[in-house]
Amino acid sequence: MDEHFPRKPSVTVADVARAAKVSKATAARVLGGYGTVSDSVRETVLQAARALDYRPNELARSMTTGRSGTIGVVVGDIENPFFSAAVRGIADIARSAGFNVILANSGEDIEAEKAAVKTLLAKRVDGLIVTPSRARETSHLEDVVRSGRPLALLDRAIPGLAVDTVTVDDREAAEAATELLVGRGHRRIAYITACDTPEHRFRNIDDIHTASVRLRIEGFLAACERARILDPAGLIRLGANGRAETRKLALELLGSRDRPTAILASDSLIALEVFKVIRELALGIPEDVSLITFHDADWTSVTTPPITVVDQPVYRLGEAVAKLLVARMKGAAEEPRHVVLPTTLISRASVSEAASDT
Amino acid sequence: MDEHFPRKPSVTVADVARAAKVSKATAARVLGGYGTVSDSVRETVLQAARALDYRPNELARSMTTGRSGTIGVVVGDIENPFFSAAVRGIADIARSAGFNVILANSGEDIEAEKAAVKTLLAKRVDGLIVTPSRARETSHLEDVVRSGRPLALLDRAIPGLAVDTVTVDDREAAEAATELLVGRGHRRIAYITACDTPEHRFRNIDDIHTASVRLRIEGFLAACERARILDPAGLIRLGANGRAETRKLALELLGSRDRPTAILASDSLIALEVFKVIRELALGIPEDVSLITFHDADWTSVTTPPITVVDQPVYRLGEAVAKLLVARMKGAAEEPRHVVLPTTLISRASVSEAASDT
DNA sequence: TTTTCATATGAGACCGGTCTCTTTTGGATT
DNA sequence: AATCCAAAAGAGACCGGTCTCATATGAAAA
Repeated sequence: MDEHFPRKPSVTVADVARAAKVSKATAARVLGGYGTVSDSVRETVLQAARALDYRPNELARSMTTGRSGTIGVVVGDIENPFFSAAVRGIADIARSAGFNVILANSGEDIEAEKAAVKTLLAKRVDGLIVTPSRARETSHLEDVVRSGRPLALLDRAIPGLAVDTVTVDDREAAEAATELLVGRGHRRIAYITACDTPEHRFRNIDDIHTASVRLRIEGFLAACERARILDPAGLIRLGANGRAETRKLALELLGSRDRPTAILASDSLIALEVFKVIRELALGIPEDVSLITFHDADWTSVTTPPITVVDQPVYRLGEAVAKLLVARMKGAAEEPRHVVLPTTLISRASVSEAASDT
Repeated sequence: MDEHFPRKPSVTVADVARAAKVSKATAARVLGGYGTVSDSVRETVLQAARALDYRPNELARSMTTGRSGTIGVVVGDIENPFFSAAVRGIADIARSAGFNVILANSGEDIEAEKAAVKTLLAKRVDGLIVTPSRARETSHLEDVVRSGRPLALLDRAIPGLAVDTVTVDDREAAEAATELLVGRGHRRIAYITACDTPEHRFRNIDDIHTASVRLRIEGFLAACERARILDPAGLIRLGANGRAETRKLALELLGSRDRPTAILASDSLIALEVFKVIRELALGIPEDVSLITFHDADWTSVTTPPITVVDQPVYRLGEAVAKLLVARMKGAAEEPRHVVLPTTLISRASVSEAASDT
């Protein structure tokens, strides 16, 4: 039934050696580009290799050398332009440093993340970049550290874990964005974010286990409290994972009697859905609802009105984390670093004075 | 200086065997999940493995079994939402079939593509999915076929190459889009596409070596000619690789005295740039310029006006190609298939009657 | 009790490279 | 011509699994 017909046996160094009438060791030296060989022999071997169409088996090489020349990357969702830009940054740096990238999607699911890390480790990647979906369940990441393989975290720090990390200044960014809204007189500000608490209701900041999400909420709350806004937490909405969920949340939020006058979206996918719902309800931006989103996705400047955003240097985030990892793989032994890249608030036209009828 | 301190030696089957006081072969049988072992011994071995924190070395396993459990994917640009959606489709299917994905970016550069294919082959991926950037330079792909490794092409067919392929009906799609414009009275229609001819000028259809690009241009020209439009090829613009280049082309095109009354963009990234330029020049869509783009990127429905698009089933494209590949890897021996997925023209509001002053 | 045969275990080759250690080679030195 | 030594080549172990083949075990059959 399921018979796998045998692969045509590939040409090995031994074959080449035989053809070139030299020892396996010598052929290996030429083909592997190490040790010392005379020019004449080198030429003979290369010729034989070409004639036989020899292709090195990177697997075998990896097994003896211990390094595989690959770095594993585990992200939440490649379809999210945030991650695809970051991955591009990682891939570019990786390539120029001579590494390949194995990509795995966790779908923000902790079990999938654990499985991915496990197989990546089994594949003996030389280093690992992870966007941890939970800051609490970190046993698999601690395993990585214990195994001695370099690990770097992207976009989300984990307090107890001493590894290289690159994030943005989430707290400050959220604070600044919120302050902008507060400054324009808004007092009913909603914050919509993807997250994973069992019940999608925001109860307590300690229920939030994703570092970036938590920091942003803290920033949001801090700014609100400074403005003496009552119960700002009441307008925090978790669970905007995927279009449908986001849509539902937005409809609910905007359909209510005392709907918020401003919305802060935690990524461009969420913002897009919110934007659509606002339109659908025949509300105006910014007259009826002001909107700010994290991540300056390419389309945010072409909508009417263009959207005010918290610009995260996404590509550079990927570059930075890859650079840290590469340095670590080369044997850098200093203390793990936590790089925090700054965000910029780009003011466009989606924010206006809050209607004064409150 | 650059001393790589030795990896802490990992726990092997032999170590586990010793600890469990059984032979290496028996331990391997338990750990590898093959052959036949008694329950009592199995338990002993598993316990020992747990105690030692044994982790299988997938590399070693791959070397003897010949399969690595990975599929290699070479795409033009992960940052392009077209590809990231397709990759997501691939990754999902791959995962559910038990495969990992190694991702490589070619940047639409044929040399990078060749290099990527080569290293992927060296890493002994079990199968390969490629978005070939040139339909003419295919030596590296023929190599793959010759090596006996399953190969599947995504989005772009290669005439002479008998391998599984998944594309959309590019020709018909371009024709339909063009006809829509023609039907509204447009006679100066520009087609902007990313491509790679040495001089970015369109001379002859035979200079176009990327299958999808070529088919679309053929469709475009066919529709134009049927409408007896003079020199439609004169408004074809190649070389829209990257924002800057696209912007330049768009500015040039729209700044000219007899600017086109309609533009057809070959992907959403190009369309976005064109959209921005149109705005910048204070022109109106669709009063001054009508716009249609390939790929229903998520933002195309939220601009003002929303954009008429050729909707390609991108995620399903990825799914389909991955499915074909998986089937092939399982040993399917039938003739290679070329699956053509249908596109849909989604009419929104970016197309209107051509100004009659022509 | 002896034979039989499936099941369980062990010994060791093998995959395709790298790498250490030994032996050979040949030009420079005396 | 004899000596020396670095460069070049060879022999074979090794990485960590899988897998074949031989052997041991034990319950059922004769």
